[in-house]
Amino acid sequence: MQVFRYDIYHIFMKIIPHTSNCKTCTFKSLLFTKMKDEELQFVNKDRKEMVFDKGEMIIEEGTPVKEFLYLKRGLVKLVKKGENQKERIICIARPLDYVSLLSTFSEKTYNYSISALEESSVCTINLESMKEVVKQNGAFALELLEHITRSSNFVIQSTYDIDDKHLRGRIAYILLWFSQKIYHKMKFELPISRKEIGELINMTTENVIRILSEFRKDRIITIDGKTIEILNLEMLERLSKSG
Amino acid sequence: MQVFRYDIYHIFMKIIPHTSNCKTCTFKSLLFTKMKDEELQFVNKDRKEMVFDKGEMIIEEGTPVKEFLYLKRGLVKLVKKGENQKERIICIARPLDYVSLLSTFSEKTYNYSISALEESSVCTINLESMKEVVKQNGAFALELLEHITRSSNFVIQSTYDIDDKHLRGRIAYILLWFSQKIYHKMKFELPISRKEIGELINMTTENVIRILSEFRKDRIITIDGKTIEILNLEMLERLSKSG
DNA sequence: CGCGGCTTTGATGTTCATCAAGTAAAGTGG
DNA sequence: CCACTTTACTTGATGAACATCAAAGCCGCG
Repeated sequence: MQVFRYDIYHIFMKIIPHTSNCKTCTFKSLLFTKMKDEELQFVNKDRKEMVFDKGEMIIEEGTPVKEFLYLKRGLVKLVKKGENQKERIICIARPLDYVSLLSTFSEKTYNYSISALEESSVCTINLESMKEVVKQNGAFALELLEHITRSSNFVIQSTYDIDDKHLRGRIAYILLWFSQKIYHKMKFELPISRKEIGELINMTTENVIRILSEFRKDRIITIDGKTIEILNLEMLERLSKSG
Repeated sequence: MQVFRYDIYHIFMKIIPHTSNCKTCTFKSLLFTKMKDEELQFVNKDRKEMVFDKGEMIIEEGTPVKEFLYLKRGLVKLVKKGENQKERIICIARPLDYVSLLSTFSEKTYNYSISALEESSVCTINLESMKEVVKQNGAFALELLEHITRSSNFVIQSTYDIDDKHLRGRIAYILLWFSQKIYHKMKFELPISRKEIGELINMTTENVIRILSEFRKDRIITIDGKTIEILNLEMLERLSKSG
């Protein structure tokens, strides 16, 4: 497949030409079940598909919201700057998690950044086109409403859950989350650094490392760089619950 | 105006009979600008308006979502039980803040409780009727989308903001919030107890009291029971920002 | 090869929760 | 309406959890 280079937001992104369209996209059946064929063609007109390398920034906080964006393939993080400029990771999302919509319909500018944690494919649709379809197709609008509120609830819920736990519980929680929700394996490679884990579950880098080491010493997990294997699942679950 | 008594969710609520309707409601112009007259009449058919006294529970966490609900008059708190049964106040809402929608479109049961902090009027509309209107009227759906994402963003944003601050900063933040966003006065009566303030900004009751006392000693505020007056606004703003 | 960022461990200090104990206020039942 | 109970409020003392600081090894990258 041909790959073009394009300069947007001061970084280079690869834009895939329109060899495909929304109608034949595997995502149609998942995200856009309620969208009619002519509407799919309509939004497909100005659709762009882009591939981002691991580490590349997809959206930068503060830039204007001009497009409706969704993740087609890969893994991304949503990052927000606090008042003190300290970064906080709001969530880590796979395709279908749909969290990129939080700003889309109510804000003029993105209130978070999005970065690729793996090579990721992103589709963008002109926001005004999308709004047109929402206006025309209420069934689709209702579906969108459900998706968005579900994402918001997840973010809110997990933020409160994590804040209630002690450091050990937070590490246990996030290891279980990666294992069960992202990789579906007992052995997996962490897609983020220790520092980023801290930004995700609100603790210092040093304490992330310290407690991972503790877990290793207690034979709850093994650590090899970014590769983690869970040895004692029950213990980890108990730690995650007990706070 | 006549008042009937009705038993729903095991508590007594006062239901106001249909002397009014959505078409003449002052809220139409604010919330439902995109709704057509016949749609307003449609949702008005099974609409219920209820008045809750201060302290009464409007919605209990875990009960099924059967209605679309909005606050017409008053002040409410949204409360969520943590995994350890400790309560957390998600937010405090006036009419138009619209937060009761977070569960509405994606969850089978409410994942938070709603209680009245003042005497409050609440309108409920059959949820299925509401979904019908969303399906028929995309412009209205888009408006709803905007409202809901705005509320979610507010909850997420303020949660992160508060967590980043030290205790002094949290108290400063919440006093400013009540003063500027709720009462628009320098002197106001707190609608919640010290314990609830703690549940709202994530600190213990003792420390809420301690820091309020500190602020009093430093002549930043005066305290008379639940009545607070802000004496040194700049100092409070500096404390809120500095963490 | 050296620089910066990531990782790791230890020592130190501070913030905050917890415990305790007492007063005031508000609701409850006879 | 008053005794009674409960809930809210308040202050101080103590200790634990966690952030911060410091120092050193590691790795990738220009």
